[in-house]
Amino acid sequence: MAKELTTRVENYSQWYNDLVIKAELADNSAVRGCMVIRPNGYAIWEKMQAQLDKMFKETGHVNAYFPLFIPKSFFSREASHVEGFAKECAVVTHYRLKNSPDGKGVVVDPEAKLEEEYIVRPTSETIIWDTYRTWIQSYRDLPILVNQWANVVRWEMRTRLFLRTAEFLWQEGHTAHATREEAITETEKILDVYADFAEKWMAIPVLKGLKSPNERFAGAVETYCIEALMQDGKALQAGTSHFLGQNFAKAFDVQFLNKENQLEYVWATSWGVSTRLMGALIMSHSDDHGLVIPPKLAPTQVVIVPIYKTDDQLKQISEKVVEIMAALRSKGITVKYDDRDTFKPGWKFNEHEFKGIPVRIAIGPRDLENGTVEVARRDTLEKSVYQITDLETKIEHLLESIQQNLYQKALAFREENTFKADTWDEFKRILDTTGGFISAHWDGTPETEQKIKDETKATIRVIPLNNKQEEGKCIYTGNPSKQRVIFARAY
RNA sequence: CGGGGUGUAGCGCAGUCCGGUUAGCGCACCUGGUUUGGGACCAGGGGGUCGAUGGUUCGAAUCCAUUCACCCCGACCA
Repeated sequence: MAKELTTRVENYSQWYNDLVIKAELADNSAVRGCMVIRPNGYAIWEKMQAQLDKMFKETGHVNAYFPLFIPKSFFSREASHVEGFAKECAVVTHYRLKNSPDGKGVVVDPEAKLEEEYIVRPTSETIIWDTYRTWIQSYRDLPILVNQWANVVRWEMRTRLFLRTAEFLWQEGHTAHATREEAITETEKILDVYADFAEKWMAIPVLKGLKSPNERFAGAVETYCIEALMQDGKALQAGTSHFLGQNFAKAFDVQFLNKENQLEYVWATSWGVSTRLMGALIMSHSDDHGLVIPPKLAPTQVVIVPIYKTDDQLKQISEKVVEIMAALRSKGITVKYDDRDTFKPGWKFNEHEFKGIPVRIAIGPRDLENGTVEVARRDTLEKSVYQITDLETKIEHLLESIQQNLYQKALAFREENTFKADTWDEFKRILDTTGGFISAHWDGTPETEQKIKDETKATIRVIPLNNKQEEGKCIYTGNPSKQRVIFARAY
């Protein structure tokens, strides 16, 4: 399998598309805008899921499952919510097919029209809050801390594998609280979980903060987010956590009796990350040689390639490899032995490099004599010879150091590509040259943000938490501003 | 949804303008042999309703119409 990969400088977006397909992470499907996630890609998603799920459970959440379909009328209950999603909803109108009168295939049976149409969930707030009404009577029923792993559908006009697909996989947390403070605390707690996951597991540094009103979730009082910077200088929203206030409780009449025996509306949050994280992972670390996957999320962390001329040599090497694998596994390292006889070592090297396996061990007759192996790390492409003694500890440390290095590299990149702009010319020049995050003053009005977007395609990605307050002048209008916010062009 | 581009073997392409034997090439695939520490070599071989549908024609990958998918740019959106 010859893998020709467009280079990043040549065409970043083509590089990404090529990589996703050639590394067999995902394919386009027969359904417009929907992808097939292939085993290589799904294995990474499963590792993300497992870790996130663990973190949700550790913070007191439980999993549940709500229906794929939502009665259409539910949607109109919360005004800004319907406004945000109406334009991208798939609608189910019938429940039956019948043989076509002309004998060719099947047609929708007009007799089987639904009384009330269903929409395919673009997110589940409405169906969940309709359900919560029946779960909640008293403050003793609170909080409810539920998460669901699900697919959702948003009928996007322009799609890209993982980054924006019509159907995607995600988790959505939906919590209900007795007080505003508790709900806000929950929203922020989840934001920390997301940021932690992004940095420690995906090795992607993220900015934590608030969205501007323009970028806020439809139906939220406040949207918190983590925002990452990709190698082409564009920002990617990697996760959002919403403080929903009492908007959905009011729309779905969810009230509880407090300790003083008074009825109050419930306070809500919702939060999610999706398969879009796969896109973030790919674009953050990978290079012109193919995928680079941080060890903590790599389905296979170590691959062993034997180098031999004769069957006898292979046999001797394999005996050694069995020992090495057992030792590595004792440290919890996932390892594969690539002893396929149908490919040459050089071919395998390239293949595993392309697929992003963090560490490759090569072992041949020379190594058997010397008690060594050749170890290559994917992040730097460096090769070195290791004594086989205590190899599992050395590899364990190597994996940790790769994980660290990827994070440090991404962090350094972000720092090199975060700029302060104090004039409009400077602002535009940065966008047109390097891209990246731009820290600039903004007068705080949605109108100004919109105008900046119209002229430059840049939006406010995040208003950092605990943002430094400083007097300044809006980059666009020159009106007084109290703080800098982060602008960028975004995915 | 608007503008542009591309659909020919698993992948990448030529052939289309100017219709005419059996539709080619590279990689991949299969068989045999030699090989194996960074994508091996030689020989032989298999694989195509030319995106789909309809039309023009004695004859269509090629001309016409419709349609579908994908890519790029815009609009929309998170």
